[in-house]
Amino acid sequence: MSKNYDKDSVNSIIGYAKELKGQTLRIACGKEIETANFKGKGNFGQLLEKFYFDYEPNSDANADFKEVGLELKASPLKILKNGEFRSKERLVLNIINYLKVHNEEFENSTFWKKNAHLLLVFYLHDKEKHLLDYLIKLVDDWKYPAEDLEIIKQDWEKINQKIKEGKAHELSEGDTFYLGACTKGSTAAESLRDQPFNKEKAKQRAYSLKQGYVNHIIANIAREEQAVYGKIIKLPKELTKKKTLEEIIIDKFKPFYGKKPQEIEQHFGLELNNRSKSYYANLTNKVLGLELNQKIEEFEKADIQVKTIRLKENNLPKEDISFPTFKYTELIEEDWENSDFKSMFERKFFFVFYQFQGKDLILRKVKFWNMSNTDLEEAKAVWDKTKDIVNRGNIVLEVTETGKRKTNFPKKKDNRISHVRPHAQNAKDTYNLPTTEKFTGENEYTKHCFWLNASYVKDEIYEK
DNA sequence: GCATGATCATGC
DNA sequence: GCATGATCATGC
Repeated sequence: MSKNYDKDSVNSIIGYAKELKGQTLRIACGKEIETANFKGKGNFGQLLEKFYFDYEPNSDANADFKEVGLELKASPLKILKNGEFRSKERLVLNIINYLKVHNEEFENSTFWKKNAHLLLVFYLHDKEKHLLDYLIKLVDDWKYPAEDLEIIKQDWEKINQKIKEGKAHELSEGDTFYLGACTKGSTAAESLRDQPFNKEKAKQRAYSLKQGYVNHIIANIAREEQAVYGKIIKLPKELTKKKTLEEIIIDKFKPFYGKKPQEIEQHFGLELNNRSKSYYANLTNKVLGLELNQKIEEFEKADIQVKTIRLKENNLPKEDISFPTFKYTELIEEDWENSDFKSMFERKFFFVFYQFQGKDLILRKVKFWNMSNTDLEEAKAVWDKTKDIVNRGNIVLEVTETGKRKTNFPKKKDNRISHVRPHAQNAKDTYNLPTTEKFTGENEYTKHCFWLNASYVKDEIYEK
């Protein structure tokens, strides 16, 4: 089968791997695998490499996906009566080369080179079944959290120390916490190796993640998959007459007022990609005590819109605030009372204000806000006018020499609160019009949406 | 320096 | 393919 992933892209490899969830090797790999020769215990992983990822199993010092430093590991699960997953065994990593490893530092060790970033495929072991029919349950990548890594590093040093002391033959799994030195090889006699500082032979051993640590990884992956929602308030008693939900939430942010996003990130021991689209959402989640990819349960239930705003030094948001595009054909069918516009601005908002100080951004404050009824009435004029213009097929006022179209849609200056502007992939990204456009004769028009004026956000939300 | 129209980039 | 947050380009 041909590879359906890009070996130079971690995300592509992980994404492809995740397609395995809920499948078996027999289903995922097709007919080719049926004819393969397999024997022995480690075979699930080898078949996975060969028939799903389409590369020959290797035993070299590099990670399996060496271009991106990702090491593939398949490991069996057992299932408890309560339905939770546990690891069936430890996770065996690379063999300890007694003769070489005593010259290595952890940071440039063969262990770290190969195993810093794991791609884990957990399947449900079932002795009644053929291994091609094991169900793949959990797939994800794993990097050691900083605090775990320190312990693993100490474990690695401990193992190295024994080798340096000429005690490789005395190595034992109980020596260490997370990273063990487990025996590897069919029988003890066959797997004796030389060690550098003692004539006595030592059993061949491999680095391994202890079963308990693998369980920890499994719990993390499983939780991430199911915990779509996370609660801010975990116990009812956290809410009292003196402390409302709003106050509790704001108090969680207050310690970070005046702090840079990177400082907040550091405080939580995170390493986020700050170019990622979800960067600020991730920070917000973390401050609220939630996991990165969780939805905030209270916010979802209350239909609260989170808006992260970056203010310029004069308190004006850098950008106006966009909302979903409207369909022209639907807009003209709406009454004000049941309009998307009205329900959009009747919602509660949670604003997270960052502000530029020179090149740096700092968290200024957070604020719950909802539009007053009088402002909503004032903003209605924008909706009315937009609806009227679409109804009459009178969107375009003129087309300039350069091809730009001036529209009759409500401008920033026309209304204190809101205006209408394009929000599309490009000018050709359109919705159908209910009537032919008078000026251009078109039956469709570039997608537009209602925007909240930056000046309104400054005056009515930030500064009030 | 802002308003307006246009477009980009990321993630699902 | 599309929604969404973000940004760019031009003209006044």
